[in-house]
Amino acid sequence: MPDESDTVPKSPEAELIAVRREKLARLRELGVDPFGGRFETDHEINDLRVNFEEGKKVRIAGRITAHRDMGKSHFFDVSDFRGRIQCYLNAKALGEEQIEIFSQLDLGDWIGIEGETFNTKVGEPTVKTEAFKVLSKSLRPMPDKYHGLADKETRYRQRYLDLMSNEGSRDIFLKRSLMVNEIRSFLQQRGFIEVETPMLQDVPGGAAAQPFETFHNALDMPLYMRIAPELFLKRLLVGGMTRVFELNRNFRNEGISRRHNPEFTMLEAYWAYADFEAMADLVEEMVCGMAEKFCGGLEIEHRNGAGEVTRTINLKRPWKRAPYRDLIKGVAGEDWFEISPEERCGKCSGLGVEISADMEDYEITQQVFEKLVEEHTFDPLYVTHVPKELVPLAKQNTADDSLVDVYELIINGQEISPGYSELNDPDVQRQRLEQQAGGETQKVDEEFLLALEHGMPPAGGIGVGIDRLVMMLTGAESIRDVVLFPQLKRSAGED
RNA sequence: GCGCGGGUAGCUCAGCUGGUAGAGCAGUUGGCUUUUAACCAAUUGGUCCUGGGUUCGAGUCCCAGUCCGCGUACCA
Repeated sequence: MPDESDTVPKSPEAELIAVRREKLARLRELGVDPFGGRFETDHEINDLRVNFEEGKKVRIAGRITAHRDMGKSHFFDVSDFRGRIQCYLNAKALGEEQIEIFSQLDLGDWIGIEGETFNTKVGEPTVKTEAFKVLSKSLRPMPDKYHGLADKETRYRQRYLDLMSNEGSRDIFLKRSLMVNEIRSFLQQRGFIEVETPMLQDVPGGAAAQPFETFHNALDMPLYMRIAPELFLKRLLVGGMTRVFELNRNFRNEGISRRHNPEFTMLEAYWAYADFEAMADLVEEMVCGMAEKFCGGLEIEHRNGAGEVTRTINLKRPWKRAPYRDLIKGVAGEDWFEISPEERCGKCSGLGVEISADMEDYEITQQVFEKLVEEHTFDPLYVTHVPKELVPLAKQNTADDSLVDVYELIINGQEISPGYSELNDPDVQRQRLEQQAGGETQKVDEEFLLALEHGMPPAGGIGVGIDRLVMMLTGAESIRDVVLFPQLKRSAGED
């Protein structure tokens, strides 16, 4: 093997890597496997630190994330996803050979420690190392030990670097996992069963977004990634699953933004014999339970990078419920629905709402709603009595058939959850879908309509955007901060 | 898609009206037996995103591209 160090001019990064590779080779010379193997631990790092007792024999493992070398004494931090603990190592106690091995270790290396717990002079819970095992050598340097990793692009592309160096990021993803567990157990306790329905669909339905298209070779047919599971979950209502939910990914081939990732996580739940108001109560109870469990109460503070509170969301119950038309009148004038469509168009510029020429009348009103109500609503608001054009899969209101029996829950300036009294009349459903499909390219899902003809019980249904819910509860400003691997453009150098 | 802002050492960041690149951390060497952003001393380290242009001279100015961010559009 040629000696690269003499022939190839090295980049500074390559030099850092070369130093670590030399240590890797040295470990092997010393008879140590730098990539370890089984190591039995009896304590989780964070548990050990939180429930700390002195004088206990423990076996722990983690990544070395700090090293304070005092000559004969070493202090170093061992960390994992949930926490860190300080370890102490005394050169004399360990012996020369072990110190030689230890000195081949760097920040970022994984290590197993066997030792005894004690408190230092300043009261830091610490494990006194009696023996250690190299578990994995890291060949590349870690991000800055104090500032962590700040570069957004690297944080998203190499999330592991973000997770190993930024506590705030670890906290969000740990909470997200616990929150999803909480949602599942909340629903399961209430008799809902979790199912999985197709993500590859012949007719992408249940929403009006652009789907991703793919192709099945053996069947020789195009398939679509689902944009919503709704039409399959309703087939299960027909089949007799009277309380059912699915919590998984949807895919929409639309723009990417602070609030949109092409694949995102959605909860959909259907409850036979209930209606949209029962579903609103259910969501309210679920979200408040999560806030109390994970956010320390019903007041959620969002902070900026400097730690200043930028927004406080008050989830105190009962959440406000208001009809769509009343909200519009509140921002656009009491006469909004009396004046002509042309006058409504004219009024928009005065309200600072941009509209385009090809918008239908109801779309103009919807635009007013989104810009003047939705984006300014941070505390929970259930918007009810929505125009039927916006929601083709919900039951019409018995008193006014231009409206549907739905809510749209707004929190944090975004739609977090819609809830319907589900439309179960197959003839009306066909009519509503065909009207809708008129201007759109969407196909009507005949298999779904066939299922409805077999009888779907009346039911309440909800969708909850999990990413947005986690954003609201953790104060994350971007969906990319709550999705582990957000979609990014291929970077230069990749194929 | 469009508009605005950004890309400087492995990481976090400075770099003035254009004058030839700087700190802290990490690394390396030495010192230190209770430190914790350990400390002290010394030291290595640069395709200033890429490609053109203007200029005696470009990290800095101009143009194009690229990736990231924010806004906007699309997303019943």
